Amino acid sequence: MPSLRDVAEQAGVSVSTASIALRHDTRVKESTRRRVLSVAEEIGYRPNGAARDLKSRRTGMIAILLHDLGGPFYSELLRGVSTRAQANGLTALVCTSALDRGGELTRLLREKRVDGAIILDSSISEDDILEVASPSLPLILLDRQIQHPNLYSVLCDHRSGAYMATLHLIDAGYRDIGIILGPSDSHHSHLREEGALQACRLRQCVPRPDHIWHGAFTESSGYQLVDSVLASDDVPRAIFVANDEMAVGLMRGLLERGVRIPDDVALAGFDDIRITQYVSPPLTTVRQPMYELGILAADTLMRALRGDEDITPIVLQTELVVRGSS
Amino acid sequence: MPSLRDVAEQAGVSVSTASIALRHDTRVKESTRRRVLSVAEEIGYRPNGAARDLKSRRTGMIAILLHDLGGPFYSELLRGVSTRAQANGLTALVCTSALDRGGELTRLLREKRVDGAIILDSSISEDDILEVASPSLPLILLDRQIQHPNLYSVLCDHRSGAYMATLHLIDAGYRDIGIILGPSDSHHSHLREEGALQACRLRQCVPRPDHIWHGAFTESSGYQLVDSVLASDDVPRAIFVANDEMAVGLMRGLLERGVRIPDDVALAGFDDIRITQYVSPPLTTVRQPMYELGILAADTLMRALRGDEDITPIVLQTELVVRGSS
DNA sequence: TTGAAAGCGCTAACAC
DNA sequence: GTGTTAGCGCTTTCAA
Repeated sequence: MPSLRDVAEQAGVSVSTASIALRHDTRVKESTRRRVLSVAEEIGYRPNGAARDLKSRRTGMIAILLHDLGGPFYSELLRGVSTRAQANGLTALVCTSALDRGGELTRLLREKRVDGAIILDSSISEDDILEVASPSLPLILLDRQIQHPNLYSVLCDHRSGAYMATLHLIDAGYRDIGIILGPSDSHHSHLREEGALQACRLRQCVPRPDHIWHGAFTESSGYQLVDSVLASDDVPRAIFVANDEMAVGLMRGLLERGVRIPDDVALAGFDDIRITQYVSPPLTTVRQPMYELGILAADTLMRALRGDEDITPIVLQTELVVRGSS
Repeated sequence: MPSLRDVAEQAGVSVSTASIALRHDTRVKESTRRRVLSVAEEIGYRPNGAARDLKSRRTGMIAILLHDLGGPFYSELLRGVSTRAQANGLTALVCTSALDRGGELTRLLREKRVDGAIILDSSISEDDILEVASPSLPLILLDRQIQHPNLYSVLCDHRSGAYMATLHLIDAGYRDIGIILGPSDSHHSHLREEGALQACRLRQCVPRPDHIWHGAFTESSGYQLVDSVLASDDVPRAIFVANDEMAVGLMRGLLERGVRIPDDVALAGFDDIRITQYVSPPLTTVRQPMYELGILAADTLMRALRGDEDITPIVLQTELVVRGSS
């Protein structure tokens, strides 16, 4: 693999001249520049990224750390981030941590193979994040907040989303509300619970304790909850389900048991994953503006990279999407 | 940011000793090693990836180039790749080229910031691929073949998948077959067309030329084709649609027009995207083994990285998934 | 068991 | 305009 030195030698110039010639610097004579360029082309010269990064102390790359790619609208998020990254001459990489426990943190962040990162993965511990954050490696946290000079947050208001969805159910005439939450250690589940309960309190129809269930945020866990839900002596007339995966599973289970939706039980979910539009009836849900989230996260990262001071946490609002299930 | 030199100085050893001590080499005295380690810990030393890569001429990272993340089962593919990458001590990165035209090719491949890559993106030109492939940068091409010593292929048999699906429609009693293809410059569309026609020829029911349509592989393009399909004086009794997105769009359109599926028109798609299970009726389709594809692609890359000779192209078979639409 | 020294490929300050 | 020089932070001979 030919190096800059090979180019310089064959073009009869010094390495430094070759270097600036290749970067279209105006300090070199046009004829020299052309000679260098043609030699480079001819011998198939490729600049070495590692050498460049080592010297320049930046890589031109940013990472997006996700738990897994299957999540809702990650492609939207990434589209937002990529758009802005590209506009700033950066390349955005995606890394999933579900399988590669710690590996991506070490290679990309600890060893600084990227200039910064956007993290949307609650399975990455606060300690790990605090350990890698530094002035030369700003991190944007999505849906989480940690106090640290080089940590910035972009948040989505899950609480108000759940609040809107639940209020919508109540105001549609269903006062008998049930709630299906995610794992009790899930931050998202907790926020969504708070929002839902807040709506119930406002309308004075707080659900019975045994009308609050916990699933695993998966479709099958929603499906399996059907028994518990229907076993109740007084089945709730409407259920706020803390994510769409479970809502879709629950819906399938209910329909199999002959329960009519929304006539017997109304349903609202959270996330607006794609299949909510295809199930029958289509699912009422809460949409997070993932593309905008990506844009804002990337813009915040760019500002941090530029050394911008006082970046305050940004909070994005969710949107209630009313469909046939409620 | 403290460097190895800082660690060495504070530990009272040379840089080289510090270097091998940190890598748990047995050549250093246990006490020295511990001293180095504790100093490193104390001053927050992080090895610099660029310097390491520059010296060692490898990065420990591989890239997966996708057109966009929205595609069917990319998360499955990635799971397969990640599993194997991790088992080999490598970190897998994903990069989408839809927005970052060329940027990722330059940063990651041209400048060799990864050791190798897996490419599933027909929008990347053959020239670009040929330009970056080299002995030190083996590339695994998914669903495409290019002759080059450092290019390896893992293929999925789209042709036989389309053949199976179409044969299934015909043998279910529908001899009046229609075919909806993707863009005419799409390689996948072309392969699927060949398979479908092969089945028709075998059963001697080749579709009329005006019963073959072209869409854009998107849901909306499938939806828009409803008019053309129903405008025919002799609407086909069964339609093989070259991808699920279009099939789902078409199905929606047909149902809106009161066409019953499969009673009036039977449907089969291709890809087995998630929503095929949720539409009514669920869509018959062809599944590609994306996880296995990822495993095989990664394994092939590992072999190429090891300098393994004679790696022959691998072909994976698809699977027909029969559901209610046929 | 440890250290000195060379160099990976590149950039940039400074000299000519 | 172009060349000289000095590293960036690390690994790796080779000596001691």
